[in-house]
Amino acid sequence: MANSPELRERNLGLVLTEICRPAAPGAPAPARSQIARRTGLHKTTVSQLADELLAAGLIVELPPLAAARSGRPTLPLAPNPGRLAALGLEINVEYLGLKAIDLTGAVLAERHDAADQRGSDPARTLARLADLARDVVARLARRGTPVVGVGLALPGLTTTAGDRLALLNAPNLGWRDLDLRPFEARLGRPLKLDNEANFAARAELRLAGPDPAERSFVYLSAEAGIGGGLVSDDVLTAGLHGWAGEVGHVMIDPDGPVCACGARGCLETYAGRRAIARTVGLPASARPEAVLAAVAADPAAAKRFDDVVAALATGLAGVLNLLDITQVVLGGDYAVLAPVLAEPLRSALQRRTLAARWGGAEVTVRPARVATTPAALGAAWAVLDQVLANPAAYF
Amino acid sequence: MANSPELRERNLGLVLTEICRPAAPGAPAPARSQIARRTGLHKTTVSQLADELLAAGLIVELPPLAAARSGRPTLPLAPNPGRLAALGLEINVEYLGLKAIDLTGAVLAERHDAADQRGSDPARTLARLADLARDVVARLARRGTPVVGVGLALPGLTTTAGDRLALLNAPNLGWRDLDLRPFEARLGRPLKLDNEANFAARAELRLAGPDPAERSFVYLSAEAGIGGGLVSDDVLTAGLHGWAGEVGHVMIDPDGPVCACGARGCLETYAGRRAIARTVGLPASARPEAVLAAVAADPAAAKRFDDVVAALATGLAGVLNLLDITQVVLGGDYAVLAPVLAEPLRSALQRRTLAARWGGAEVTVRPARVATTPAALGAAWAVLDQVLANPAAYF
DNA sequence: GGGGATAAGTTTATGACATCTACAAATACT
DNA sequence: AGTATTTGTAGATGTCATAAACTTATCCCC
Repeated sequence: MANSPELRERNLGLVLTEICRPAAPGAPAPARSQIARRTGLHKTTVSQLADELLAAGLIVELPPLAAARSGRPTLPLAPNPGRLAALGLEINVEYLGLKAIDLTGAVLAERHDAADQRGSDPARTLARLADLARDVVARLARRGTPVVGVGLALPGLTTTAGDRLALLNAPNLGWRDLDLRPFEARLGRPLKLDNEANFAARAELRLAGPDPAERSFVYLSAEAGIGGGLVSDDVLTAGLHGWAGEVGHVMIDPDGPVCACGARGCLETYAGRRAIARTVGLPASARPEAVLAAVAADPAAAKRFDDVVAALATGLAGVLNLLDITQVVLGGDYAVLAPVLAEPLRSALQRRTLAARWGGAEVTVRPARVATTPAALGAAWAVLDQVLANPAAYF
Repeated sequence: MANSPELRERNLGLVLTEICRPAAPGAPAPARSQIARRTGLHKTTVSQLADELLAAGLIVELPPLAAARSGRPTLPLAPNPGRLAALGLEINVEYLGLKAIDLTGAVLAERHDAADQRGSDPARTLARLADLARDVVARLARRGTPVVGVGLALPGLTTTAGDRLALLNAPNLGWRDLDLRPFEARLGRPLKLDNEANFAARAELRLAGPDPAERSFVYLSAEAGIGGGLVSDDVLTAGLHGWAGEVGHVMIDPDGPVCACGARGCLETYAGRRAIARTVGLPASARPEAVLAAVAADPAAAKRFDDVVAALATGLAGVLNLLDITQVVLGGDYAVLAPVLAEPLRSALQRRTLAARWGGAEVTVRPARVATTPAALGAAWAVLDQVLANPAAYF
């Protein structure tokens, strides 16, 4: 942002972002004048930029809205549906997921391919995923919707340092050291890579309201392990290698059981899927729905489930205090368990959080708004965020 | 950064920041051409901006440097010493501190007023501090150096939400709900307010090298309690209320002793000043220097000190993993204990950190570079950062 | 039903800004 | 001494957001 073209790029992005922002329920699509007020840009500038976006087909002008007040009625602007799309892919322990969205956020295509990927052959799985992706890309192309980029969510540690694009380690898949440049080449489109929880957190952030407390949260994604994404004031914390948010290996008890990571008493050994099932008195392979049913029906199971809540509260209290955040979003298995998990966890955290004790803040614990393949959705949004940041690159 | 004047403001700040950046040892002050290369701005742009800064007296042109290579010799640019200053104030449990610095980073004035502030009368202490400050401001004014702003570091939770400027709670001082607007008015200059550890972390960040791993760290400040500042990729994490970094209340053991905060097993109850002294076998009021001597001399004390290291390692491993950071900076009492603390803590963290295990990263634990009143220094830098961000406001 | 009042959006002109091109200055190398 | 090389400056240029004036389209009220 040092010279005029970059200033233009930035402002063009600002205007498009404003047009693509999810409207508050009941609110009409924004018009030029409103965008000018919200961005601080002059209305002339907004008009110019909007003209450019209209000419490029990225946005459309809607029919004038019956004016509520006096004055000339507004011409609402909205993203052009189907003008371009982004593809989000997700490899999870139990399924392959795909979501394609356009700038309106509408889901243009969706795939959910249930299959246990534990110990699977990476080459086979990636080939299967590439087939799914190519099929969707071809369908969208026939409808005139180009796919401008692909995001891939993986349940493990990834790296994009230097010119690398690789999965380093996904213990729950049994995958290691997997170069993803060939996969990117096969798709023929730029590939964005990140952890499953980080992408899912992005998808949630997209739906968060304007309140700062709502735009800061810890996203928890429990499947085989516990993943996490940290969002602080609209920004996803990445860390040095992009591995921030690994809540699963916060220490709960120094004398606890040994974790797969080598340490003792990790949160994962108390509140991971298998641990929860065992604690409640079900076989370790029990699904979260079964756990929910047991806890809801059986008082003894409910009592044992308290230990899980306590462990989560212990781990999360530290996280919330450390980052001065007051919201926890439950994803993955935790979303399923939310009916029996959210409220007890909230009240425990309310007691243990410094911001609540000293600042009167309210702790919120809620299930994720995105229910299916959230990481795929977030991966697609990560691609579209690039479009929003520099629309002219996609004219 | 939406229009031309703001672009100018930004670029002017970029150039001044580059000129005020602490040079690598042995490196000469940067010339216009080098600034152009580093900022990406055109050399004519840099010349124009430098002229403005020269005219305003914020920078000076040094005598030409004997050229090492062929070509015209460079005219190094440097911040103008004494052109303006910022004042940093620190109220700590055991002393009042003051540091005044100019854009070169030179300390123009320094005060250290040892006095136990526990249970002191806030009004008296603030009056004393204001006297110190006014004396220094007057002295600097006589030398022609205006003080453009004041930063105040407090050992507790502060708030600047809305138009407030207040200390909410400083348990170790016994202070609560203290409005600082009157203090600001008495100084007659804008007051920046923050936690002691956050400001101290800023001072350390200022001295960090260019390596990203060096510019991300957890700053620990142990006095009566344990404060902390989180710096992730050059950015100090604030959190919703600005209270992020409270490492002292990370849970170490769910069955541990009850902490003053109400929870059980907080890090503070294992690695706070009193806890350390007691663990080592000294009276709870023992100073860290005495602890260091005991641990260095007495093998039994050293053995017991291992428990402190273990507690810190447990708490910090979670922090480092959560934020994907590999550096810990020891401040306050911990800086004193560094000779017996840094290495054992480092090796424990090296074993427990995911980035080290999976990514081959090296964990660093080192004492703070700033020894005396680090928070006062950081508070002063926080003020000067505003000058660097918008120099024209101080012409 | 006609004349403000009001707000949205456009047209034309303006001024600020970074950059580009060309050039002058000052040194090292041969 | 001459040439290459790098720094820094001067004047011209094109881009960009903005300002002022104007048009368009509604509501409100008499």
